Amino acid sequence: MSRFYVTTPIYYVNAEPHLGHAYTTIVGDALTRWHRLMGDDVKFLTGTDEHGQKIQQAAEAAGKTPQEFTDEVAPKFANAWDRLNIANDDFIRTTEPRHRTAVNELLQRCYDAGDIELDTYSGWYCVGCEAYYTEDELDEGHVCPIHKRPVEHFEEENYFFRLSRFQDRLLDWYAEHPDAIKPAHRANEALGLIKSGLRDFSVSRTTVDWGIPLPWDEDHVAYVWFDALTNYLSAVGFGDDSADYTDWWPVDYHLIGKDIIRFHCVYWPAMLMSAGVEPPKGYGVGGWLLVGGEKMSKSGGNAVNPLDLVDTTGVDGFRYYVLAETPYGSDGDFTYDGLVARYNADLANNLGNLAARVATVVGKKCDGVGPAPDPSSSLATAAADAYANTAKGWDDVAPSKALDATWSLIRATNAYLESNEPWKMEPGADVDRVMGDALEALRIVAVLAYPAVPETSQAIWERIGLSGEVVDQLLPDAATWGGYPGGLTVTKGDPLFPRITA
RNA sequence: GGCGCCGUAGCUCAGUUGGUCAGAGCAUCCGGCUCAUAAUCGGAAGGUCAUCGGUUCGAUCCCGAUCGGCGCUACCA
Repeated sequence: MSRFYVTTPIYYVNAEPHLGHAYTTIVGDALTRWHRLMGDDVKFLTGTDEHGQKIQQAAEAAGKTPQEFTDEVAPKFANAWDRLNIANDDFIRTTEPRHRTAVNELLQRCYDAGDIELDTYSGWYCVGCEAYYTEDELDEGHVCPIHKRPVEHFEEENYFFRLSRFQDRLLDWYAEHPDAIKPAHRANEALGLIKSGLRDFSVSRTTVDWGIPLPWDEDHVAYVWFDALTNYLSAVGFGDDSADYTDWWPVDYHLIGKDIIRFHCVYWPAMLMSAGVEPPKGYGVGGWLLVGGEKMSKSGGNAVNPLDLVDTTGVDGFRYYVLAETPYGSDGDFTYDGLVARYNADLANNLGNLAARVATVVGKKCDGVGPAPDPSSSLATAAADAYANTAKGWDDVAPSKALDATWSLIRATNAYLESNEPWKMEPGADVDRVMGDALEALRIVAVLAYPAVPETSQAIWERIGLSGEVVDQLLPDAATWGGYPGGLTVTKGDPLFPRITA
């Protein structure tokens, strides 16, 4: 049994969970569910980023301490993931003691390695961005181009991480691991960043209190890089003498958005190299889910609350849509019409209706008892192809391809029924053979579709009379033709995905 | 300015060493079926594979240019 460790970014708690957060988190959940079916020992981590000036200020504005403030917001993320049926194994918060332990350890190692040094930084600082700008990056009158508010001139002593020393080591590492970043075209972007030259970056602040003090200089608080990124190590016991973080490290995939490639694919591995820690094995870089063609933002007024949509399509309908609609790595455009169209076409018409028609015919022609499949059924090859391509899709961190492959078996089964017309046959061996095949296909579909639509898979599983849980199935055996035993009671039940007509 | 990407059926996109590569899904139209959530199955229509040149026996897939869309990055006075 191999281990498989996947992370999402930790989400900054200055905003409520929105569609963008949900997208990455659902991808991670589906990917890790697939690996559990493959028999891997899986750890899926998500969490919240809770330090920094913006949180401090938001807390003050709310008349709360930062800790009180984050204690109220962090559960909103955890609850949202519960609603979306996210099976994360851990939920890390950067305000936890275990995280402070790991940050201290990582900082100290880099400091001891001589890669963190004191220097002076001066420039125009935007509180909203928590970042410095050069003169020419600002709008007229020293105004932040993003927040459209005046920036402040600061000069402070900061500790700097000597990223500039790591260019060759990073290039060498990526040369030896050409498939580390998926999809491939995103890897070119990361390499471009490295080749274009690396500047040292500031890792501490003296102007902020809400954070983790540097272990060798309490006047400084760790800035976001060493704080937030380190969560991936905190959750596996880095810096904890009673644990061995290498049980899980290096991580298999950091799932990230395309906007944070630099920090995850350049800063982070360099920090780890400095500390003598293996860089991540891989990264899955997703695009943005745009709304109306524009990046979703609170201020833009187009933020979509994923939980509102669940009421329309169900949890599985929403999960399926975000996974299937957009090729991973590309930007997607979220639209309500698109959501409904895909729900109706793939879930109501294809999958849901298939389950319904099979149950009805079994009821009418087989006395409601599911027959066993034909070992040499023509559907068996469709099932084998579906499994192979579904597996490849998940291996490539390409959910839309994986699901398309799974759905190919659903389409093949609908066609199979059409060409055999069991509803025209008299009860007997011929009907049993056809319906056994259909039930077997449905069983395999339930397993293969499980990462995307876990509740539906379990429902199908039970309706065709199988006991136990889909989550406990093991691939590839569970997708091998012939697993449906026959002799089980098949029940129809309510439509799995009622068609949306509005 | 530099580096890179993209522009293939109405829509979203596949096409991984140039020779059945002109495809899939959705949408449309026609037909079949009636077990099923007016679902499903089959068929058709639809593209000079952005434009113009070049290499080649032959290019969507190689090279150059142009138009259009985009990403990252660097900025001189």
